[in-house]
Amino acid sequence: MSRSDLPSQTCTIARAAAQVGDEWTLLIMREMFLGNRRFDEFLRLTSMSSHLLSQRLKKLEAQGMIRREPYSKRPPRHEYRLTEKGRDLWAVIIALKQWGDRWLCTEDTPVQIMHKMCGNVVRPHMTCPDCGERMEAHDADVKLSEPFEMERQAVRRAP
Amino acid sequence: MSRSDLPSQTCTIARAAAQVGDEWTLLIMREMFLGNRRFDEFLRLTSMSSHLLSQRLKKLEAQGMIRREPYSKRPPRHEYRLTEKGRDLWAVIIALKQWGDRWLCTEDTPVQIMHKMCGNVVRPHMTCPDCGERMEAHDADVKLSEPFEMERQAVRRAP
DNA sequence: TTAGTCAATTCAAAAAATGAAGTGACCTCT
DNA sequence: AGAGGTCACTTCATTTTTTGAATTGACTAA
Repeated sequence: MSRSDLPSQTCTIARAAAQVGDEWTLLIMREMFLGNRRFDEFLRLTSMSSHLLSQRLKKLEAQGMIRREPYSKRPPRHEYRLTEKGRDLWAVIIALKQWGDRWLCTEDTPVQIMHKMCGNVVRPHMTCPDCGERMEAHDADVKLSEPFEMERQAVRRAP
Repeated sequence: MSRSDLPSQTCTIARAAAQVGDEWTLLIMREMFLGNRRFDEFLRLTSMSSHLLSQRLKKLEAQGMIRREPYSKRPPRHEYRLTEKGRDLWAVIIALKQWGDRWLCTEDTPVQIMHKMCGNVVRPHMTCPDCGERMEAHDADVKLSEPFEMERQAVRRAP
């Protein structure tokens, strides 16, 4: 299977990985959450090639993660803004940041998150919405839906 | 900048993206969290090429995300297990799954998460550890550390 | 003895990323 | 009016990575 087949998988992690699971897309989303909106800002702050940036922005727009908004008619200029779908990726970026801060950071964490509501600098984490307790890998059991289970067993069983 | 320079960036999101920000690594981690441990299981369940799988497992091992453990002496066989660093990536995978379930899923979610402690099927989310409220993009302000801010302003300012 | 399992490695072709240079519509400055 | 600059790209040649098929080698089971 090649990367181009990922979007048609049943698994939503595979589909999500196909949309945002690459280094440069994650860096663009980081800059979006830091409030940047313009081509040249992304270019400067991520140091990626303009070719690649152009491609990734097109892809993100086609996926409905961002939209182009004109901010000047003459000269024609526009900027990129997050859609709701794009904004909703925040949890992923923050989870990645917490993990990076814990396992890959030697000094002070370069970006701090402040919770507007309570005013504190915080490290958000995953919790169970029912009982409110923190959740990590060992707190969870997983159950596959029946069609998904069948599909997984069938892979490569064919002659 | 090329991908190989990402690990030396100050930003922990860039570093994290360099370690786990690619499609195939995310799929391998998915299978690990589903309890799979062996080369041929990964091969079958992710449908990736054995060449790529081999490379990615080496990379993950070098990064300390997984370790090889022998489970049979004759014939010599081993399996891959998550280290603490690898297990800690759970929040990232789950955040990605929730996002995929919300934005890319047409039918029932293929994988359900059950919280062992309370016994309920849940959709974990990000919360503020101080006040316990759910956190999303609009609930947060970010602050860059001074060295990081300086570094960002300096990029491409040189002659 | 033959077939099969497991965990890979090798190789050639195809696809993607990189980096430098170029484009075109517009602007400001003198 | 002309020179130089900005913004948002595109083009192109080179390098790197991915893909898919075939092969390897140590072993086991029938």
